[in-house]
Amino acid sequence: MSKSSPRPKPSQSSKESAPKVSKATTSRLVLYLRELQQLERSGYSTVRSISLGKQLGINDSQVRRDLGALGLAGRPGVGYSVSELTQSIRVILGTDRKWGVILIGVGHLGQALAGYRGFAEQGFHLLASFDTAKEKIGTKVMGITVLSLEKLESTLLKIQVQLAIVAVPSAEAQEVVNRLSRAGVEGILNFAPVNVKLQQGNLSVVNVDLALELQRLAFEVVKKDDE
Amino acid sequence: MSKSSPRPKPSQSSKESAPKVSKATTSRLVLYLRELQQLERSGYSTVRSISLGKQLGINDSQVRRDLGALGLAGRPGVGYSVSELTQSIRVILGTDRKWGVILIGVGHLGQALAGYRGFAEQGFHLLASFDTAKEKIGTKVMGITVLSLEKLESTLLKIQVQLAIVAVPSAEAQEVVNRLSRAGVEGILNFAPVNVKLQQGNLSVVNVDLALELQRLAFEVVKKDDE
DNA sequence: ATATGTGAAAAGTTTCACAGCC
DNA sequence: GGCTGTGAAACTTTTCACATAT
Repeated sequence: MSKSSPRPKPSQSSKESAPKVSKATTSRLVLYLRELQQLERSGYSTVRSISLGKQLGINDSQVRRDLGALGLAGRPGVGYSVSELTQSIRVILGTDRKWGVILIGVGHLGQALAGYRGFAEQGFHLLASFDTAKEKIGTKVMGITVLSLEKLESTLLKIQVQLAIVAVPSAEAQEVVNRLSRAGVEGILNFAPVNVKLQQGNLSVVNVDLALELQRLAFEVVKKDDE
Repeated sequence: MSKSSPRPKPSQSSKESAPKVSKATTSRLVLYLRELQQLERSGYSTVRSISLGKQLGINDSQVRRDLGALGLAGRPGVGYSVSELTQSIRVILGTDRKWGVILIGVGHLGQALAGYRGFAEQGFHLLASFDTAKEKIGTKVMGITVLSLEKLESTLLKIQVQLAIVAVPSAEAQEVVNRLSRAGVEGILNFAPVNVKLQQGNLSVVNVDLALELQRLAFEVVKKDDE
């Protein structure tokens, strides 16, 4: 119940910090943060589990369990401190620090991602971009010079990068992921609509398949239609 | 066990077709389809639950349960017909038909989405695009003339549209969604990083928040780091 | 008075293990 | 032999309901 920095609860592992957050809670964590940042901007200083939940379509008990699992406490009769929650979740997610990001594939989607304001707002900084198309190499896209993909490994030796955004054609995605993996990149946000295989274990991948999301939407509509 | 078109199982509802597929199964449905389409292109005619599952990181029993819940049967000792499965899942998802789609917001992201090949490949056809910026109105983006957002309602009376892609700034998203809802659009793929509220019930929304995905990735990396 | 934190129950999901079919 | 279909067990997640804190 201490008010200071959030601690991972009593803890039972030998190593430091192992909060062991469930998958279900993890999937909601970023949603809480987005809502809390919105509340903070709107000037709220506290929030109750029931209103935070209502905003996200989550049961109030669920919200309290999730926050409890993260070691975040509220005050009975009052609610949770918005700023405390926001800061703590950012620490847990790792978005309190700055992340170096590179972009592979500067097609239409890649260019849009290079200019996406939301990334920088959350601490993600685009440090370099790569493509194989000769006519793009050397040009500036969103203020960043496009490098030849051949320079990938040598560039990664020079700059501090943890994450890569992959926006290349499906056929090239696996090879690009392999090279990023070997070069020591720790996380990949993959926009290529394929299931990339991971050789070793020290690499995380999050997939975003835009056509898949539109298919999910179509299915929702179809389900509603034959209610 | 019939070989013909897949049927929603015995069925207990009064109305036609109500397969009642679980949320968990639903979330995997599009992944099965993507993998099956890949297998089809590679020339496979049958697939076993264990290999389909391995490709997607899913237990083989899970795969059989999912397909069973959809009314899709395999052949013991052989496996599932790739083409039958592909076609049946497309029918279930509703992506066997053509969908009319409009785009609201022709910024960098909107332009990239307008030109995204994967949409048309799955039956989604962009019929019109809208923006409020005077300098964009009347220009062609990916072969489609950008219309004034004021023309939204009048245009929707003329063309057959079920889905809308919303790629406008956060501050404008709610108002755009309200207008789309009133105009009778059935589904919205929302790229604005806000939780839009739905007034009535006959509208589905799927959210894609790109910064959120990058935060999820950062969290995965952080979790691995303190293993 | 109001909202948290949490045991306990309920609901949902995954995995095991094996009978039955090809 | 090999693979599906599925009861039953194991596990996870959600919800209820209320004691406890401010």
